[in-house]
Amino acid sequence: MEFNGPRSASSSEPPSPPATRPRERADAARNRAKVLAAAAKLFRDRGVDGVSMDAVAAEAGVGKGTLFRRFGDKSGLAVALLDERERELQAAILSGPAPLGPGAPAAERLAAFVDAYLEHLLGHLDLVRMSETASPGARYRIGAYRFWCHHVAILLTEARPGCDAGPLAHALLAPLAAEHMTALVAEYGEARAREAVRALVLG
Amino acid sequence: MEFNGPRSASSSEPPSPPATRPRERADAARNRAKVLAAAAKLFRDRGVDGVSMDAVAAEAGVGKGTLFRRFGDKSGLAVALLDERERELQAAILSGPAPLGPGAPAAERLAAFVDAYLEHLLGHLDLVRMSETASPGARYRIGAYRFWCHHVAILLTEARPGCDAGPLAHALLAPLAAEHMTALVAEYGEARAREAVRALVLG
DNA sequence: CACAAAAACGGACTATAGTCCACTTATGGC
DNA sequence: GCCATAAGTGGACTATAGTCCGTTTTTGTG
Repeated sequence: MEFNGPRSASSSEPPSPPATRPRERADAARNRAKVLAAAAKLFRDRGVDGVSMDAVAAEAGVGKGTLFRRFGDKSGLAVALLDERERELQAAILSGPAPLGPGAPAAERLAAFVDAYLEHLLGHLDLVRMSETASPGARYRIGAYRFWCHHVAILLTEARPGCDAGPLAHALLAPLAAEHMTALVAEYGEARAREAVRALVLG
Repeated sequence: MEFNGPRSASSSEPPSPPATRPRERADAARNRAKVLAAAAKLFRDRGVDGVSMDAVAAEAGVGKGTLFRRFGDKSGLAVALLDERERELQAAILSGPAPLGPGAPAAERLAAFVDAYLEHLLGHLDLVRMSETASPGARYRIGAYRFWCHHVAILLTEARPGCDAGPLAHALLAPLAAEHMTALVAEYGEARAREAVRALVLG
């Protein structure tokens, strides 16, 4: 990924505690907003495929270099657009009500996570697919993926003591990959796709 | 995929039973062989990534158009190179000795399949990855994938009567995707990656 | 305010997958 | 052997992701 500017993408941010990094320049912030707005509009109008990075740059009125400097690559742009929703889900996991949040037994939390993630995924399938497949191996480098993976590994350690939680968490998440769900939904529809994945993951 | 010439790619073929299709032209066969040899050589020398289709065409001494007409796209070239080994595995499944072949209980056949497929996959990880990721959704269109999927679905129907075998078979195969195994192996090594996938699939 | 360093900008440039089509060549019927 | 025709060929062309670097803008410091 490798962003340059400060991390937090979306909206507001607490008045910057004693300044960790230099703080984002005004023109940079302006352009980031322009790009995100332009990308959202184009994706809405023409669908996620069928929008080139050139088109986004043109619509935003910035140069290509700016676009790539800010978002790294196509996958990074998708990640930025998804950022806000994913933060919500992450917050619910870390400190929301059980069973998605802390407090319920691990097996129930896992089930709640799968359901919540499927909901999120099916709501933004194209965008997530773009974020995961724009460059090879992108999926496994995205911050959000690391988060889901870590969360599932912790639950597995609790639910199945003695299992090799790290790689098992990856394997459990594999059927939730956007490309896989896209194929599954296309062939069987949302309902059956959802159930099959739940059945496998919750075993 | 959409090949033009007759299906069977590799080596020998029974003297063509009463000619279904016109039969492949001599120059076409010659060029196919040249391309496959060139691709195998380049992949061996420089690794699967870092070889462009232009490079393959140049090494084979054919034009780009020929290359794409014959193999469709990069994914198709990889499929052709894997063809022979995959036929072996398919033959073993259809008519080899149990438990991989017919005769054993479904659960055992499933375990045998996963082990055999992992063996095949880990032996050709880069090439399979290229065949699955060269174009979006390629994995789910490859003939070999349809075969594995169908096989697993049949076994699931027998092993877990009443389950929705079609989509469940897809979900079971998801952790066996080349891109996923590549990430898993890079992070945990072959042994742990293998075990985690077995544990999930045979759960 | 003026200025220097740092950061950001933008568009020309490269690399590569995949398309198109005017031209060449093999093949099977006569 | 000759020819009509279907099949095959090759390379110029397009589209698109991503890089590079000389120029411009911001910022904060004296």
